[in-house]
Amino acid sequence: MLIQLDVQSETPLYTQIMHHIMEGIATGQLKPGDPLPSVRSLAVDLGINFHTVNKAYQLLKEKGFVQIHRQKGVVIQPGGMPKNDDFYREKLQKEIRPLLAEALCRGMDQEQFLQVCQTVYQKIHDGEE
Amino acid sequence: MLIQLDVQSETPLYTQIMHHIMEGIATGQLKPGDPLPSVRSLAVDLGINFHTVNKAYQLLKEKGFVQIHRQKGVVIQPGGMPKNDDFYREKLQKEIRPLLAEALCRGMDQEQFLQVCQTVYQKIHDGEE
Amino acid sequence: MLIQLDVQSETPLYTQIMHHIMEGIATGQLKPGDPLPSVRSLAVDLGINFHTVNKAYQLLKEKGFVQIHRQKGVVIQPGGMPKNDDFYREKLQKEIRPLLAEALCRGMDQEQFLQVCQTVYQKIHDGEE
Amino acid sequence: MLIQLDVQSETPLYTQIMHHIMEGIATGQLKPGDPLPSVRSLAVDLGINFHTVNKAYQLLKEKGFVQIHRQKGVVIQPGGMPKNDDFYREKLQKEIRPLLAEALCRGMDQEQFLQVCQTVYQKIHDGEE
DNA sequence: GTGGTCTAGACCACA
DNA sequence: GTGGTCTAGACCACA
Repeated sequence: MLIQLDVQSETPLYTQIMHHIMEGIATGQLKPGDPLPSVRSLAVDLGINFHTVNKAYQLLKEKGFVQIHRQKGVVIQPGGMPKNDDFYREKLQKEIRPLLAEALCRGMDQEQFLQVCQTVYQKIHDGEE
Repeated sequence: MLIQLDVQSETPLYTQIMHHIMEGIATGQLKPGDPLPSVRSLAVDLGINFHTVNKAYQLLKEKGFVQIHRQKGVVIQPGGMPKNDDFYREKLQKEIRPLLAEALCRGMDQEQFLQVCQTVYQKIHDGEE
Repeated sequence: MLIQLDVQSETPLYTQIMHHIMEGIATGQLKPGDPLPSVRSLAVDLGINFHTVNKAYQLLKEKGFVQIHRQKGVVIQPGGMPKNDDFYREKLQKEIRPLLAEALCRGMDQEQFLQVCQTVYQKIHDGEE
Repeated sequence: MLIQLDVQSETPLYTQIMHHIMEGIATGQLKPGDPLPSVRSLAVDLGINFHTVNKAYQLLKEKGFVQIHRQKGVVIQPGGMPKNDDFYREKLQKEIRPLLAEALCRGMDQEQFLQVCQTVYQKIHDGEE
């Protein structure tokens, strides 16, 4: 698991960290029970403040993707990932909606948008930046 | 064109306004050359400050979706919307990527994700909230 | 003398009119004593409000480029154009300064900037848009 | 970097700030990666509102002359200034054109105009007001 | 401490 | 009546 941060980006650093870890889970690089680096060691590796890493881990915990143990550290949720329930799907739709709307404004049709999604799927699976 | 704002949302008000107008363009409710309400009148209608509406309009102008004329007001870009070029597609991919990654973490497969996109497409076209 | 207005432009319409008339004088198309169209007829030709044309003419008068007579209408200053004095040169320098500064930022050198000025000189003389 | 504002001027304050910073870049006083004062501290120094400074910085960002980082503040574009491309040169010509036209009306010839440009060049490099 | 968001309100230029 | 400029000030997110 190599985490690349883009300090230029509008996306907060802790969000970028979350995204990277979720991709690791999505691709199976990170499996249930796998340990994550400690807040401090990851902070050093990334050259950022440990509070920032901590925030990323706390949010992953809130979402149910990791467990945080005082002594043992942080591990990928061992028993079942959070579900893909109605509440989540509702949220996902709200996030996709403005992206799709802009694509349509720019002359994409539904088919082309789905193809972009498939391209992204490939990139995630190939671990391509 | 009815614009619904969610003051609770994390999404800035000006972004919400942008999204609504882009949906209007996407669905054809707003056509090239159509006038938008003046910054001040829309602000009154929405019960917000005119600077907030102005920021939304300025961003739409930067993106190329509207033209702003000092006296005549704001109109939907009359001559050709911004293109769906490589640069844009790159940006779109970066936006879709974390959404898809989380969906995969939660056990969705690619097919289900595409179905969510199609559902969103329907909602946009039906003008459903 | 054909006047082309760009309603999209940030430049006020009356300023654009002034610029066109000054170009006419610069190229000799408009000579001292030549009549300009009446405020109202020019406004009709350009499809704009006559107050806008009037403002352009008033400013040209203030600068000394035209004379306005109640009955006879507006004519290009018959007796000697305004001078190119220290006061004017000071103002010109202030206007050129930010243009040159930006050009330098973008990697132009002095020589290239002067060449752009010469290109513009050609365009004015060729009456090219 | 000393910034002098002219509150009397027609030129908006934020434009004046932009101009000063671009001159700083042009003369090499401000180099890629150099930090600029924070919006709030510069506002205090200049005795103006921080929104005005912020607008100047935002415009410089849009033009590609600076980068804005939410926490670290604002720095001169570290990797390569915006290019002096055809699009820019077109814009520059449009800006020079009315200045040159008026100069010609006032009896300057091309040579004299170029000399004024050279004088301005000297003033920029000497940091003269 | 940094920039971002939003409000409230004054005054101005343009047409 | 339209957008543009500028002020003053509150509260927030990020690090």
